[in-house]
Amino acid sequence: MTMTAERKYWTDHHASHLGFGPLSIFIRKLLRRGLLSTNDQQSIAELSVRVQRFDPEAQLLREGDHALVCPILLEGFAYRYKVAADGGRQIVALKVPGDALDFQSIHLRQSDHDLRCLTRATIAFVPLKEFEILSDQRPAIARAIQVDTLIEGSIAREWLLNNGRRNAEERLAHFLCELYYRIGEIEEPPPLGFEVPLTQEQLADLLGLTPVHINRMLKLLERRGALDRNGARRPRIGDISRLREISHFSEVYLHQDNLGAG
Amino acid sequence: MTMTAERKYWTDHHASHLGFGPLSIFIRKLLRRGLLSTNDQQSIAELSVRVQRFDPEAQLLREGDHALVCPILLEGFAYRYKVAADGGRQIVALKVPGDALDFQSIHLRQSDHDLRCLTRATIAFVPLKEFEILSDQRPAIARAIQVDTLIEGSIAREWLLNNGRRNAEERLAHFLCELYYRIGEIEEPPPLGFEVPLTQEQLADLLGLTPVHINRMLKLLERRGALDRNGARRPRIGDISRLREISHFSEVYLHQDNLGAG
DNA sequence: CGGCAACTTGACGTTGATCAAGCCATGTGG
DNA sequence: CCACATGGCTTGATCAACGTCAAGTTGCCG
Repeated sequence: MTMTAERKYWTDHHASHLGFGPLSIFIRKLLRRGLLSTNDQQSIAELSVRVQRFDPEAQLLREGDHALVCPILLEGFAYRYKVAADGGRQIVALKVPGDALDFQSIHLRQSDHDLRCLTRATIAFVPLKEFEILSDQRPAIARAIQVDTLIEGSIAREWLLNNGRRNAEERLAHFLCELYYRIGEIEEPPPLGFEVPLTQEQLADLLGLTPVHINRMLKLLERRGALDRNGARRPRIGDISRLREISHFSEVYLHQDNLGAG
Repeated sequence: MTMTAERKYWTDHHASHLGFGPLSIFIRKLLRRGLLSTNDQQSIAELSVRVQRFDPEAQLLREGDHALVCPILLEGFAYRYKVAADGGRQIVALKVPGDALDFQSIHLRQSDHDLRCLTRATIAFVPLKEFEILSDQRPAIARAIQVDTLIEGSIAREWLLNNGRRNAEERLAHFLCELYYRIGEIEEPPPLGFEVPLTQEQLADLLGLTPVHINRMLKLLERRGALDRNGARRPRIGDISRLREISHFSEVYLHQDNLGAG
């Protein structure tokens, strides 16, 4: 397997530095959702895990499935999507390293969407039953999970606004901003010039556009100095503040500064 | 105040029949989200409430606000919306009688959206602190709230699919189906011929279209026998199975049969 | 270095937006 | 109980953003 520059960047080099084993990055993410005691953190680290590598487009969950394990994204990206009757596909959520991918199945009978890897990914699977017990015993963990669910909901609402009311250029720029800031929450803030991990077709499925039109908008953003890709396939973010201007981006909806609320 | 036929229909005639006071309809809704003991139900009924009537378009919460009370919709409809930089408005959620409107503020510092009455509405306000204490003490209630949050998320994802990948006709028909089935969850199943409580402008803001185009799609659905409005302003649902066909509606995403999961 | 998936580009088509003028149902005030 | 004001609905003409189709081109991975 080759390691491109971007993939090296996503790799979680400090995953095991905190003595919390493979779930370290997940624990760090949850710590941003709510205050957890050392015992809380330790009890998460002690969950049973099975870690597995996946190729791009590997299917993790299907609409109608009843899951028994919760996948947690350690490295790489994943996405939720739904399919319309005519075959049209809509990506309805994008998940970044550290995210749990299916808290929902603790509580709901069957999944309402499909879940896939976007890139090559490393995923830890934790039995949902253990999560359920843990969150019954440890209110702080239950709360952090609830906060995480609420933030995912907030992002979905922003996507509704983005896809419903902004034109193609703003829409694309807005999504790229979101990606940039969401990665920066747990990983190092992404260096400028970091590669967007989506194909033009995936961007189209996410933004409710066609690949051809995405292509044109990428060129446009490049001409404006916001993106930067010298011959390379994947666009690279060149000027984040330019992207913010273009899309009128505000990160309030990401609730990244929520610690201590309630 | 005049009482139109439709408003009579929405009125919750059995609100006080169960001996649970004004929150009766809310308790019934939560019972569909998770099993609650009689004590659980009683403790909800004993929450402090202030009940108030509102006119259409009354603002209940603003983006950036930090709420201290949770509004609960007893009669009428409400909606969440966000506004783009150019003034374009996107309705990102619709709430029906029985719904709690802001569990989110238990956990998040500030609201990421605005919240308004759609119709005339009766709303009970409960201090968020009491909800927080209640859900710490009673896991079944915490669980029902979590399930409710998850279902709202599922609906948002379906809206992303609807607004992103279906054409205007299917989109409108799909939303009308959703409205029909969501009302039917707690109230009596709406009679065929029940009035849609949204203006054409509101439908446009919800579906990412313009009022003019909504008007044309309403006429189209009327010609197809799915809607029915003899001179009346608001469209009435004439043939729900026709609407289902047109929009390829499936109610799986509403998770209305979730009891006993987990 | 060969094959292919992903990207690129241009010509043209279509859905839904915009603009503008008029209509009419509702409920308010006399 | 009627008249009037008004917000919301209706309709047609025109326009633009984005979709579709099709024929290349090129970076990427094996």
